[in-house]
Amino acid sequence: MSKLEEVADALKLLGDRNRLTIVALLQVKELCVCEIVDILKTSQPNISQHMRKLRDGGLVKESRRGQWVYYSLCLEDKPYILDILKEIPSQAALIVPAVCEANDCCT
Amino acid sequence: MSKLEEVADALKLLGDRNRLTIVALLQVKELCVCEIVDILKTSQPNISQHMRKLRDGGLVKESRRGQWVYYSLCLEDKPYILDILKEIPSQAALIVPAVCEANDCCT
DNA sequence: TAGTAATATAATTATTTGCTTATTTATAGT
DNA sequence: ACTATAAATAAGCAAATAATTATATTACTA
Repeated sequence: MSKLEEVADALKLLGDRNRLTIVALLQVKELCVCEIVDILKTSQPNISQHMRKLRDGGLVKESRRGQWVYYSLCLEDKPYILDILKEIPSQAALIVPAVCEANDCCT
Repeated sequence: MSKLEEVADALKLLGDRNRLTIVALLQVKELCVCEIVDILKTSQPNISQHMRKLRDGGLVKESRRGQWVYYSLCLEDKPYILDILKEIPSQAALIVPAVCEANDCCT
C-alpha cells in the first residue's frame, strides 16, 4: 500500500464524528469502553466496532485489565494526526467520572 | 456545526484515495478538469463530482477560463491539512502535459 | 461453580458513497 | 446559427459503512 493510501485510510477513520471524538477523548486520557459508551450516548457494540477499526488502523492500542479494556492513543509515528487533533477543542469536559465511579474502572 | 464536525467532514473528504490524490496534485499547481481525468484514469463525471465535493467542503476553488475550469487549493484557514499533505510524497510526477498540449488548456 | 458485568462478535438493516451511463449546459470556432 | 469540446448534472446501481439487536466470550465474585 502506498503512503498516500495509508494516509487516506487513516483520514477515513478520523472522518467519522464518533471516531474523531473518541480519538480526541483519548488525547485527554486512556478510557475504558464503558466510559466511551457513556460519553457518546450510543450502544456498546457500536463503540466496540469503532474501537476495532481504530485498532486495526493502528491509531489506538488496547490493554485489558481485569474486566475492563482500556484504549489509548498510538500516534508516535503519525505526527500529522496530532496536528489534526490540535485543531479540535479539548473534549475533556465530556469526561465525567459518573460511570467509572459506579464501576470502579477508571480512576 | 461544531469545530469537531467541521474537521471530521474535511477528513472524510480527504479519506478517499482519488480525492486525496487530487488535493496532492493541486499542491503542485492548479489543474483543469480534463487533466485530472487524464491523470487519475477515470471518467469525467466522476472527477466532476469529486471536485464538487471538494469545493462544497471549501478545500478548493474553481475559476473558469474559456472552455476550461481550473481548480486550485483553498487551504489558508486549514493549516492542519497542509500538515497532512506534507506526509504524502509529491505527486508531481503524475502531471504530464500530454492532454494539455493537445488541448491548449494548461500551460 | 453459578451468577453477573464488561466487552466482543455475528447477523441484519438502512444509509451513504463512489462510480457508471446518459443528458444538459456553457463556451469557442467556423 | 451550427458544430465541437469541456464540464456539470441527473439517474441508477453495487459496494461500503454505521448502526441495531442478539448472542458469545471473558473475567470477577460470592
